[in-house]
Amino acid sequence: MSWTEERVELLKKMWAEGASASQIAKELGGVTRNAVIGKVHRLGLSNRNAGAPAQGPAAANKVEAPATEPVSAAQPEEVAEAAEEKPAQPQAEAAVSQQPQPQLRKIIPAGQPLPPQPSANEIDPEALARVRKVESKALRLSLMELTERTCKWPVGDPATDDFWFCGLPVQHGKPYCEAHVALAYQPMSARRDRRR
DNA sequence: CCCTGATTCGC
DNA sequence: GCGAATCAGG
Repeated sequence: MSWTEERVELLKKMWAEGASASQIAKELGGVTRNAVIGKVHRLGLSNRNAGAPAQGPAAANKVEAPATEPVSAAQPEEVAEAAEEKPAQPQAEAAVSQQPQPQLRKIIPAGQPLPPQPSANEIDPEALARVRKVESKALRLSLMELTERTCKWPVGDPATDDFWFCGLPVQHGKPYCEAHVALAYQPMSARRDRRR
């Protein structure tokens, strides 16, 4: 394979849209992610910032480097990435500390469709309890961090900052981890006769 | 282990 | 110019 104009165009487009090198390589076919990265550098667009908003609303930052001096260092800045994580994230394998799940957070009305989570009266109490435990071990990945083998079960309200995906290893071939597969693929027999 | 981009360097 | 190998990091 060679870098025809078409392929370069697709590369540019995808890269600008925030796709990873491996994703682009897969899409193009016939090249590895290394090839893509190499090309990206040769094209001189390793700086993905200028061009398209990769993610989030705060993407109006231009990285214009004046030949003079970066004196104006105190710009509006991106206040965004202040969304740190709890001091010490309990290692997955470590002792499972039973955290009471501090669901007490600033609640912002959705104003948009909620993720496809089964309504409370549709899942059996036992499974619900199981999910609680799983959620405590979840990797809490962001949309961008999901891959073909990370559980894509959404938790929380996408309109708030308390939204994440499970992220645990998926069940072979399924989009969810073992626990969430159990929830997502309930046999009719199990769902039957669950009064509301 | 899964993944990411960055760099090097023989081709 | 190309990209595998390697590096550095999450």
